[in-house]
Amino acid sequence: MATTISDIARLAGVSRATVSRVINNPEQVKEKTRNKILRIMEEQNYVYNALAGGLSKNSTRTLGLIIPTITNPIFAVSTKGIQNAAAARGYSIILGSTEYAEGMELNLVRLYLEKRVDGIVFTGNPQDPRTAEYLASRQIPYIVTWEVSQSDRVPFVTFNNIKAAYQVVDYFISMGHRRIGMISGRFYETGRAKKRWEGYVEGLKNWDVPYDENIVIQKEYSVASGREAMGRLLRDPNPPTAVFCGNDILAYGAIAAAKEHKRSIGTDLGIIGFDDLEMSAVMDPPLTTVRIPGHEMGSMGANALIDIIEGKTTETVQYVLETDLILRSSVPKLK
Amino acid sequence: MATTISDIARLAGVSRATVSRVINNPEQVKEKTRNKILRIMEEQNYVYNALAGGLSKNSTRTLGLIIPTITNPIFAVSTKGIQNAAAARGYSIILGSTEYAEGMELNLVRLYLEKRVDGIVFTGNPQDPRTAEYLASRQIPYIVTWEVSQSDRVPFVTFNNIKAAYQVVDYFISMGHRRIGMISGRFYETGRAKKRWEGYVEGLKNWDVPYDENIVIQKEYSVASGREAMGRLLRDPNPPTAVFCGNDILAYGAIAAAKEHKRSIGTDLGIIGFDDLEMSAVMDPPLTTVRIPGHEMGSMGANALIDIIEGKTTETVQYVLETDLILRSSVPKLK
DNA sequence: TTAAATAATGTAAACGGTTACATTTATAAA
DNA sequence: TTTATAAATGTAACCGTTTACATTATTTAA
Repeated sequence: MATTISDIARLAGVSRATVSRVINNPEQVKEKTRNKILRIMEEQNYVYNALAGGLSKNSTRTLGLIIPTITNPIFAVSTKGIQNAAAARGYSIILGSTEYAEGMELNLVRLYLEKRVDGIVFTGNPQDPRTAEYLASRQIPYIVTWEVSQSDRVPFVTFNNIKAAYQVVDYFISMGHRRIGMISGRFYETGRAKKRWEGYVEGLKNWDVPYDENIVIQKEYSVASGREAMGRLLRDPNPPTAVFCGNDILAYGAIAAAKEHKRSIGTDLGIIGFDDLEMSAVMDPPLTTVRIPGHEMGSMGANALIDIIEGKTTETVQYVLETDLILRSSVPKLK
Repeated sequence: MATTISDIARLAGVSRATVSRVINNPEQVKEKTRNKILRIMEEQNYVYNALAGGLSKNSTRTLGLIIPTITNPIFAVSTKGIQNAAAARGYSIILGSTEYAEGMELNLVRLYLEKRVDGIVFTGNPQDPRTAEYLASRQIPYIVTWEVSQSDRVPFVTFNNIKAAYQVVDYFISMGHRRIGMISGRFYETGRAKKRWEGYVEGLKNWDVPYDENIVIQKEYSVASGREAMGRLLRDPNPPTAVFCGNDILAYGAIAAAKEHKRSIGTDLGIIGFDDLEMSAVMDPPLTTVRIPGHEMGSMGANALIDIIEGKTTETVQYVLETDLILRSSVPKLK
């Protein structure tokens, strides 16, 4: 039915090897022969079979990518970075999301191994201990992004979550705030959430501000959660004057809740987010937030991984990129 | 190196066929034998080779998905619908985005065919005429979502873009607006943008409101574009009192611009978006917008496609789902 | 018991490429 | 010319599965 390399070979009066060569190493075959074969492939609507090719070459030039959820636009930007870098080097990517569901991570890794991807890009460390075990017993290059990897055998490219959070607290303090709450992502869902919280705790400690668990709330990353959490904070007998949100999505919800409570963000209440999504600049008020190098992180990660796959390097990369606190108008100066 | 079915067979003292059966039709092999094989597979860390499997089965249980950009969260929701439905039927998906770049669509289709996906889900009709031609000459099931397909041989699942836009205009009129502008997506980038514009035009005509090209602007879908476009509209000598935005992202930018111009949305200026993203409800003011059935569209599309792949149907599905105009507070009543 | 029917397993070709090695053809040097 | 060398092509085994068909083992019925 579908034309194969053999059909083309027969039609062109050459061997399969020659056809294979025009596909993989065109310069090895005489121009005249090559053109003839190319023409016939065209005429026959030949489509290369990557399954067969991958099987015999033992390589698919494909990267597997695992993200938490496709729904949060911040992962779109690092994915784009990965996509671009991979494409530039002739690799394509398979994208899968765990949606924070138990077992999905392992499923995806299994799937990727079965499909014989050449390498895997993780968003954060593998969360499920079974995943780590599985990876260890099989043999596949992978890299973690968004976090420092747990083992120093595993390469990573990240930014400093702790430091970024620390700087947020610093900034709040510098603006005169002492009662600083936090709406965090769930620790068990992502290691990053915990790191940001650690940075927050450290920041407080550094300024001798007592940690008060009543004004730190763990919630899933969603607008609704942010709104709910902020509602609760504002009903506290001693409500915070400043709130650090674990990501911009939570911050959007927090902003909405604050308005419902007739609080005026940027004049009597401060909010800072994390990620710097496209929309954050047009929030009302424009949201002060931490800008992270998503695109760069993705492309550096993909390149490093491909280097490993192609044997171009033996060292384990450990990149830590810089973040920026983008000052806008959501934090008032208290006197 | 890697263990194969042959290794397992040898170790278990059975033939490859038997091992293959425990993978594909476990009930066909005697329990005792099966357990032994399963145990050995476990011990040897056996990983199924989907390339080899796909090659001989001539099926990969994989769907290729083409979206415009991963950056717009609205495509995340339909993708999720597709993902879920596919997973439920044992299919996995490969996701690729064109980023509206010339030639990417055809590239993706080529890639998917080479990888032997069982079917392709398009977001909108193939934009590039070469894609259509390519698809026609090869032989692969596909479905279009988000739009009515161009040929009645190709199945689609969509909502009525024209009607939804028409209703937006209707609503503006009912609120007393007569000067209604539009910030549209680019026609050449997506057919949907044009449809929405058509609905807008039709709506105006229906109420005998003259069409004024000075207050319709085509822009790429981005916050920055929305802002820019709205700025321009408001500088018009006879600015609109109501603006229909081709999607919510544009609307966010438009809201920001309106505020910069000291216009009060919901009291002296009306804005309506399209998509109903998660953030739209927490905009200030909450954005009136068209809710589209993204998730449902995705899952219905995937299911219909899989039905075709598995030969469970011969008819060409043509689903048109309903949209809802979600009334919030971004449109004032004019007297 | 034995024959017939059924269940379990094995055999071997096929899927569509790649590639080490061998052979043929063309080109350059003597 | 002849020979040495390089370029172009061919041969055939291999990659890891599946599956139609054949064979053997087990169960059931007579």
